[in-house]
Amino acid sequence: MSEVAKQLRSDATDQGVATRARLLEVAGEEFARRGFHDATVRDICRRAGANIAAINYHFGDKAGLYREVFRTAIARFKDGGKLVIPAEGPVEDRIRLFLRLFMERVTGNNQPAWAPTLMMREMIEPTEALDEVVQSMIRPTFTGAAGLVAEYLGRPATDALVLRSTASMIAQCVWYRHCAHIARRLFEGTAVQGDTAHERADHIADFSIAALASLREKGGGTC
Amino acid sequence: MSEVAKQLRSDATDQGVATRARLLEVAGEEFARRGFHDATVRDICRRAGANIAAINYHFGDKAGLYREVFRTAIARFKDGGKLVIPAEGPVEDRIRLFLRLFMERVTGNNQPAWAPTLMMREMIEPTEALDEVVQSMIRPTFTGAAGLVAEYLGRPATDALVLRSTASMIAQCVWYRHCAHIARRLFEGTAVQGDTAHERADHIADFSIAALASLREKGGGTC
DNA sequence: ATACGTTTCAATCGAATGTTTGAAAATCGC
DNA sequence: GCGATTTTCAAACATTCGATTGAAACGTAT
Repeated sequence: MSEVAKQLRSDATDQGVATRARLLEVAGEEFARRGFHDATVRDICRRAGANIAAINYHFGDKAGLYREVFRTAIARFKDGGKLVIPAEGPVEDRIRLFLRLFMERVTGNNQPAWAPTLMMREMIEPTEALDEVVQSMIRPTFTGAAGLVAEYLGRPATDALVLRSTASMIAQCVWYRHCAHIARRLFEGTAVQGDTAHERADHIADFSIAALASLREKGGGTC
Repeated sequence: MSEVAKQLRSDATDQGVATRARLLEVAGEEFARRGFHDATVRDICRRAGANIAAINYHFGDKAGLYREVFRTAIARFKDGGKLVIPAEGPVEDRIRLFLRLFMERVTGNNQPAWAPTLMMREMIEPTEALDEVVQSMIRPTFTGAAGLVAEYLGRPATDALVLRSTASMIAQCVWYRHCAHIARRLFEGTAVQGDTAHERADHIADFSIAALASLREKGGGTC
């Protein structure tokens, strides 16, 4: 049984609930590391200190376990995962703050750490879980960022330029996660090799705010 | 046997070579669609019109087939996949041209179509193949783009600002591929729903060139 | 203490997978 | 045309996986 599993087992007083929680935690790691089909119920149960039949008992089958892993991650996110951006202050500062927080969420040591990897797998072959994740986690974040961009550009949040620019900002952040293995190889031995998430977020803020400032001046039309 | 397989079979005069080529093509599609472990040698051979033992005969085992799929894709790329950017003309125009070509390569109907998806799987769990891909395909492209950015900013190609800005440009393009399923859901019913790769590349060019222009003015130091 | 519902356990099943085998077929060199 | 080599084929093998089973262990309420 893993360390996490041990702690969870000792924490939980009611058994059954404890086994269920341990299975969910370990399953999240295994699904992220091996993928749905390559992750085996045997490994998950062994690492969780549970019997092979535990998955069938608690979740019906392997697919049910996978679904529940996403559900609990979403629920955990809904409780305390929102990026809170103050409603006042210069828009540039708020955009910069958003990028720092978002970068931290995407590339930092979040809880659970396996969530981003599992998301990448969903992007290759989406399941029903992706719709729920987009609805509950991604769309609110994107809409929040688009609100800042819209305010800065003086355009409605549904404007094409606003949406595209928001996507450009988000894209720069998630690249360091999605292409992390490539970035590491590309930047090996360069000046940006040891960049922290904070430094990267600041560059993205410099880059993006400069772009937005120029787009605001050029594109004359406001709402 | 699939249509592609039939065409390849009719094209090839030497047998053995034909089966090998069909296996490689079908294997690329299957590995991209299902992943290495979920793709079965039975499906690959059936779709390629080959016997189950063909993979063992031609590639030793399933892993050997996977390795060879990447090798041939790299070889195909080396022949005619380079992005040719003219050495003269305004740097802005060349950056815009690069982004259009790169966007086309990343999100367009390339040959083979399964290559980008296979790359995404490599980014989640890299194999030895990724090193070769970075060395042969990604690094040259990145270096070419960094050269343009360096020229525009008047800084050396190893400069931190140049590298980060190049990554920012690349990131905006690949986002539309890596997060395609998310982008589709986010943009459903918006003004950018039916955007073409060309329009997206143009926005990224507007966005990035504006950012670079501002960064060039602010950061005074040149080489 | 006893009966009942819940949870865990070892053992096993059927299906699917990668791989191997030895013979048949096809192709090439002469 | 004939022998040697290459390639294909059907069949089977060993392994691994997810799922199931029925009994045992556990906790709880009466």
